[in-house]
Amino acid sequence: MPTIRKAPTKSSGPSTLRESPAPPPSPQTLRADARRNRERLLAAASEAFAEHGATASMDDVAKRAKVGIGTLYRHFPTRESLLAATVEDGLLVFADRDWSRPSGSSADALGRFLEALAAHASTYRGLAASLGVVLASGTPGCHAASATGERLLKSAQAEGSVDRHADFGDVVCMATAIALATQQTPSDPERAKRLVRMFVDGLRARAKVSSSPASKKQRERRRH
Amino acid sequence: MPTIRKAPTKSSGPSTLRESPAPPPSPQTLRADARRNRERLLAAASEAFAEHGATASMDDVAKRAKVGIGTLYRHFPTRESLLAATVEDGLLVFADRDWSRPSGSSADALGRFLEALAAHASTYRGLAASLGVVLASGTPGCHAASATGERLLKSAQAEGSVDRHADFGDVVCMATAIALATQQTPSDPERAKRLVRMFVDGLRARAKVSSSPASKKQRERRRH
DNA sequence: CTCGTAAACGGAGGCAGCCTCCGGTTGTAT
DNA sequence: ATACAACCGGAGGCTGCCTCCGTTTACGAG
Repeated sequence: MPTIRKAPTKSSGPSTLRESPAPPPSPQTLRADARRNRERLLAAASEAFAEHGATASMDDVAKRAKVGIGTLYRHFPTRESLLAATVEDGLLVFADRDWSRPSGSSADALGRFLEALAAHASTYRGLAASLGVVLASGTPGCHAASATGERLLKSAQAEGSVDRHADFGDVVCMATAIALATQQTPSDPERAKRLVRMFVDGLRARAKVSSSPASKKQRERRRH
Repeated sequence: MPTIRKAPTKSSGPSTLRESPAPPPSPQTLRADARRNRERLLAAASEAFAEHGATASMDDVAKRAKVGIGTLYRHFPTRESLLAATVEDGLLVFADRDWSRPSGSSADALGRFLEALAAHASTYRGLAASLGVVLASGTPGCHAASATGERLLKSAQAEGSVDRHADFGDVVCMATAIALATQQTPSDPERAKRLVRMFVDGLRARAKVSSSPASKKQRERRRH
């Protein structure tokens, strides 16, 4: 039932131009009942997403949590924010893992990270499609994971084992791309690994090339 | 009452068990009015997809074509079939293009093909997400494009400039994935090209490695 | 030209999901 | 005990999907 979902289209009628779309839901200073409901919602969401993929019905999530739909939207104004909160814990342990190995280059570590990230993006069917938005949602877990990845990339580049022109955005792109691609054709579960390895090999190959004087066109591509 | 999903269940009394869900709409033996409507639908769809992306409302398409919604669904039972028909022509010219160059290896040709395919998958915003389904829809254009790609890959592999373990599925996966990922973060329009290039470099690198005796771990990754 | 028939049309209607809004409820500080 | 801000909950309005079936129309035979 691959019903494609639509963007949240703000129609018109600017009754009250909300300049702050919403005060950030909250940290930990919630009233007791609110915190309780938040927990239930997260648990319910986790269940629903696991069962129906990232497009599970919001109403269903609220129902599972035995909570009004209004409550859900107050805690998590968008589907993405709910997704982000759901994977937050996973991201945190993810960021804290030690990716280096006694033997092996930094490029290898980056490869392992990339592979794990792609796997992580497949936690729920359809998660990958939102991973970009999720990672940009600015939760501690997202920051931590990004920081870790960036560190790995930088160090591999410093070591010279990875192309200096790649930026972390490319890596994230690639991870989500691979996750996306493989979950579209789940026939071959090895494909993800194969693709990751090819990508990392590509990074390596360019690392060698980039020290030759031939490539000068690519210098100006530095921004972000 | 958690009746969540309703299948399209024939209500009751299975008078005629439809084994073929629907006879394939038709080739060119349509009644005059039918053919006319088909054309209008395609034009309308093209417009709507261009404007709203691949998730444009079906009702809107019908309305633009000045045709009942029922007519739309008779001609194109699913959104994907409509998408496929919409890009059909493009795929045909795509398949017929000459990808080789006087100078340059077959791997280069494959790279150009891949890049173009990724670009093609971005014809409409959101097209890439369905490209897998679309390519599997079996229209002449899809067959032609697949055949062309497969030929390029095979010949690059025969020439030894590309890893023999990659299959065409990998290539399609990567093209759609790159298109998908990059259109999620359209900040850097150069990213798609960079990623494609890295991927092709990866294919090349493995081509070299695969003949050395050092890699034994990669041997068993032979299937399909 | 006239019919008869199958092919094609079209849109009402039922359903699901999204999200807002606001009257009612409840935790908590004093 | 009281007050009030924070929070709850779900009805309701809206959009989009897709089926079903009565009506219209093309077109081949006579």
